[in-house]
Amino acid sequence: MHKEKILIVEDERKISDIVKSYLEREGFDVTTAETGRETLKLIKDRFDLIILDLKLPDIEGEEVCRSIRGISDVPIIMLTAKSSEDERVKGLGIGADDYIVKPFSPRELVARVKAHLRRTKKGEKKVLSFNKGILIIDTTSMEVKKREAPVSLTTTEFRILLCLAERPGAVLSRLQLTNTVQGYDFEGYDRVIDAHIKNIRHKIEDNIQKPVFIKTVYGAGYKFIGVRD
Amino acid sequence: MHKEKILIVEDERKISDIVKSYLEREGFDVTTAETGRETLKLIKDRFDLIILDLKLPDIEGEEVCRSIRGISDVPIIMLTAKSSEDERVKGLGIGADDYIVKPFSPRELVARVKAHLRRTKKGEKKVLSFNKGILIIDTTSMEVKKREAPVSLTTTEFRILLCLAERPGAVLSRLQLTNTVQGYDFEGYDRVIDAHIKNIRHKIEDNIQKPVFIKTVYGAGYKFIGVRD
DNA sequence: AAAAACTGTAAAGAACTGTTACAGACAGGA
DNA sequence: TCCTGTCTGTAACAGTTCTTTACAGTTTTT
Repeated sequence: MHKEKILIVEDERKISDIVKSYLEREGFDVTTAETGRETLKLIKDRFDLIILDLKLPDIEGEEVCRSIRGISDVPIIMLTAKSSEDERVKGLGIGADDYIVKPFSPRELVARVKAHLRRTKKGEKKVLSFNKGILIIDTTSMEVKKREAPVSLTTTEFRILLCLAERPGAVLSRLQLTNTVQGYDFEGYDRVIDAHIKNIRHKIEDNIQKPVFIKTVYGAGYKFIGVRD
Repeated sequence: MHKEKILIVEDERKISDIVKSYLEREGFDVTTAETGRETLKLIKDRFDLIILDLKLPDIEGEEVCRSIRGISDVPIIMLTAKSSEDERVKGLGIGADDYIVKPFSPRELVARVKAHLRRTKKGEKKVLSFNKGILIIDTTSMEVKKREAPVSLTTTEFRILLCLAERPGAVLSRLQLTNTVQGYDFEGYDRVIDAHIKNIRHKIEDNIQKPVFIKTVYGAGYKFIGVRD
């Protein structure tokens, strides 16, 4: 069975240690971060759920939450010392899925984590198949097949392809792609994506001149075209 | 736009009335039930979310929750007077997605409802359809269709059309349009917009002489005419 | 009818993309 | 440890597409 990956963002070691041990006892794969910056860099690792302290040493938790929401739908549970209604409602407003007020019981946190994962885990398909099985993307083994033949993509290439294929038809900008692929605060060159796209196309397209799967949207980015089966 | 359907199961009229009015104010389609039996009969109506009181006159709320879970994944928020940790954890354990302890603030309830709906609703595309589907603008794929036929617009053309179509009937000045399209500190020529409008008309209008969708407002700018469906 | 505002066109100019080549980073094996 | 091959990010170039400009001509308003 696949272990669910959970990220805990909390600057107080004491708290994150306790939470971590509780979650690990339940069989989760737990990573911890202490700062907002660290968090944003880790996002590319595709966690299944994030537990986020509202008060962080560098960036405000709300800011981090919004940033994550900009590029991902991962469930976020906020930890907050503030318990006034305004703060609580605000937390949900900025994109958190839930919050827990400190001091909280670890058991309750675990229960909430499970409740959220139960929901998201459902419709999640681990294998994406397009155009009557011509292109198959297996997210767990990170394998791609075209007409039954395995295609070897690098990690970066795989991430880009997956990011596009998860939303067939949707136009994704180069920035959105770098965010998902390299981490949020990547400062580099947009054109990196172009280079990777070229390589991916060489591997999955029949005719590079006329790409079928990854289309270029002039002035906007790229989009994946395909019919899920 | 499709109204989300919410079912409130609560035997105390006073409470359900308040919650109902708050939710309706937010544009939800609200139904109420007072007993467990009633609830189970209503489930087939496929609600988008259910608010369920733990204490009901006939069947226990937990029982109802389990029954619903047997046939549906609809998000369930439990209302409970019990606030001991055990009860709360139990609530989540039997399949509820969330719980709120009475007495609760209606604002918070609304916020939680929205948070849950946001999650299930994702993947929903933002599509503008006008005049009985004659003109369709899909914002995520950046595609426009006229009478089912795809129209290929450039990114700038798309932005201008979208900007106009988002506010049918509203007159937008050339300045407003350049701002949306090129950014705020654009110093250039207003006439750029004219050129783009011309190009867009060529692509989406049946008769360039008599544009139906984009009308010129002499001395002011342009407006989009269309009925949303 | 005069003035003001709008449209069409074509060409210059700007911006964007695909491609190639290369250097540094990294990982695995000898 | 050092070597090797692979991967990733950078840079530059050419070809393409789009945007802007300028101007001439048309339409609308007063």
